[in-house]
Amino acid sequence: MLRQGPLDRRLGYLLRRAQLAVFQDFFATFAGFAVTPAQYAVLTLVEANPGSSQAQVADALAIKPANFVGLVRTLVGRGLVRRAPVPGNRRSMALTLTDAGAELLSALHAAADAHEGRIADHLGPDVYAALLEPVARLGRLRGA
Amino acid sequence: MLRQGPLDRRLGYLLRRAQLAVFQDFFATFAGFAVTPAQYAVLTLVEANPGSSQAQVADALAIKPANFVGLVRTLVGRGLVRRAPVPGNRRSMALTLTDAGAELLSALHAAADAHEGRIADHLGPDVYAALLEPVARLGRLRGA
DNA sequence: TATTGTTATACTCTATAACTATA
DNA sequence: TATAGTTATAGAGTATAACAATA
Repeated sequence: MLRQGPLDRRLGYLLRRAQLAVFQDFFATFAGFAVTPAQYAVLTLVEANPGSSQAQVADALAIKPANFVGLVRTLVGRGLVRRAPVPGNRRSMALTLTDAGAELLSALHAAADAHEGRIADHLGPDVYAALLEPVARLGRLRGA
Repeated sequence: MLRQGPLDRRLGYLLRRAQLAVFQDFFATFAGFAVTPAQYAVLTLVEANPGSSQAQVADALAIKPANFVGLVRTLVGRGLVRRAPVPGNRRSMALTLTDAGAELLSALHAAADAHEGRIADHLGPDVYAALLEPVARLGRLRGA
């Protein structure tokens, strides 16, 4: 067991290790669904914002439009998401969930809740609850 | 501005966004040094554990030995780290900082402290201080 | 001119298999 | 047999440049 030195006071390092561990539990939880964290995020955002454009969803998730193309194509190919031209703006493609997509996502949300519950058990419910907001705030940090 | 739905209660998602933002500030801070987060972590661990083997350092950082080879080679090539055979075990390579490595790392620690200070300012010092331990605990979570 | 979506492409990170030399 | 380090390689994820269609 090596000493950590100042490394256990470096938030970026700790966040990287934390994200890796949490994603590992996510993968275990979602193994039966073959859905990645990115795909779950897209489905969730489309559900919350039906009819929003690819550019809007990609921007909200900080995914480059070029990289978003393949992601959407996969979800459309699996019959979970529908792409339709926006009336009045022939550049944009509006995204909505199909019935199959909405049904699957309902199961995914349940799995995600169980996943979050496991994390809350690990940290203690109070610590878990106190963690969400400041971590979300970190996401709004802008590099100097 | 799209609605987040349950996404703002998904710790894995929030951690990913947080890590991205914090690393962005790290890159801005360390731009003049051309040192990546991984390289900083290796240097810090070697400083805290001089003479430890490649396998020990790689394992402590959860880096696969195969991927650690290039990392060490870069640091040795820049004259920051020394690799020496371990007396009594001709398989292992012991890592230590060179004088140049120790000197550079001292400057890197100062830059990292400034980087952490900026994050503490962003969150408020109390929130920042309360964050380190639970995030470190998350890193010890094991996937189901 | 600017925006939306797209293709092509390159670069980094990470993962696995297979090898060597040592133990 | 198992361990330390290495090579080669494949797969993600992410970044930029350039383009067509549209605004």
